[in-house]
Amino acid sequence: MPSAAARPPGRPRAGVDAQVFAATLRTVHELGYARATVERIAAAAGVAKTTIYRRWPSKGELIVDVLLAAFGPAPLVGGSRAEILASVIRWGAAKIAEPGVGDAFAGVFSDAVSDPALRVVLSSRLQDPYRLALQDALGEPEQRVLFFVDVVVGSLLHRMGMTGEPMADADVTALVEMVVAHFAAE
Amino acid sequence: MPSAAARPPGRPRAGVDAQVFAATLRTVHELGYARATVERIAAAAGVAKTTIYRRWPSKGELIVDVLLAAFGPAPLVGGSRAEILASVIRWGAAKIAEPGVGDAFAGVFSDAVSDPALRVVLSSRLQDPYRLALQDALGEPEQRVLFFVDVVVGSLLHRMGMTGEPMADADVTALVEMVVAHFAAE
DNA sequence: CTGGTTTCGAAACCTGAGGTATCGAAACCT
DNA sequence: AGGTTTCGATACCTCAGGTTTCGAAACCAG
Repeated sequence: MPSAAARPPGRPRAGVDAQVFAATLRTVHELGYARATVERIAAAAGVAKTTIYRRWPSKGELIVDVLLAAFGPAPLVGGSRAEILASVIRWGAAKIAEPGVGDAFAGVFSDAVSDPALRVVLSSRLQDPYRLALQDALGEPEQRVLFFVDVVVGSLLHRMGMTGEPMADADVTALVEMVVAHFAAE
Repeated sequence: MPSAAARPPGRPRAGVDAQVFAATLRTVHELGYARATVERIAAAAGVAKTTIYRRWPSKGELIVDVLLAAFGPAPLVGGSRAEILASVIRWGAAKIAEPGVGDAFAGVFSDAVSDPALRVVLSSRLQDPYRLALQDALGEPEQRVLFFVDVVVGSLLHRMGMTGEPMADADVTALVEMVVAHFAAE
């Protein structure tokens, strides 16, 4: 008998995370971040609004989980440092270009501007895992990796927020060249 | 007698723009973007909310005017292209670090994510003048200057939004080196 | 000094979004 | 069959952006 994780009494929770994540991206993509209300997301997922708030304490934290599921682990394989840097930049650009992902990212980032608690969540749950993996893969100090993240994510989100469209391939290539030249230099 | 600009009849408008701009930056700095409501800004400026809305059609447009007044014209003097690039980056970083300016910038940018009309205002009234001046000063095509703006403003705002603090000098220097190496290269 | 025109401030109001509370019904275990 | 928890539905609260209303104030023309 497992003493650790005995099932608690009562009605078990329904496994609706995947549907909610998909409904969130769909709704954000169709209506934009602000008009993708929690109520509409719940309806799109076939779930009650209260069920959402029973699992996520705020819209911001829901979006963070959606982004974590959408991004998944960063691909940090590759031979040289330059190859690692280039692949992770292109991976981030491609993810942000997926329907709903860029809007959700820019939206939750926006909310964090006025919400210090959400800023902590964003920083610790979303940024830190990738930052630590990059520190490990590149052997760079925290400060340099944070600067790298500012440049890459900041540029991609600024383009997305300013134009409503993800950054075009040619500009992603320019971003890769510029950042690789700076970080992979000997 | 000037036939062009005869004063219109009725009570003339009070010149309150400067007070409203100052009150906006002060309130945004103290309370953050979201809690700096138009009502609070009006109160801080010693003016009625209706007076604000009689001059600016939305909070977003008010903030754009505040930013235009705070930034002023870009300093594009300097000998080499590298000097022009470096000085304009440091100027932008310093302005964004001024109390309230970075928060206001990040906040209005956030609102624009879900508001296409505001995005147009932001792009045409705030970004375009500086973009055109840069195209002229550097002799670069529009696409390259837009990429430059994405990188510089995006990085500065990402740091501000993620940490709540403006980018430190050491990182601004790294940004200058990276961007100058990319854009001033022969 | 009187009337016409416009802005001012104060207040009430509307809409929409995040988030909470209530409650009966459903699902699980013992 | 009874206890415990989650489910969906609904009503509700708070607060911010934005609008409307209206009397008072400021200007000009006659």
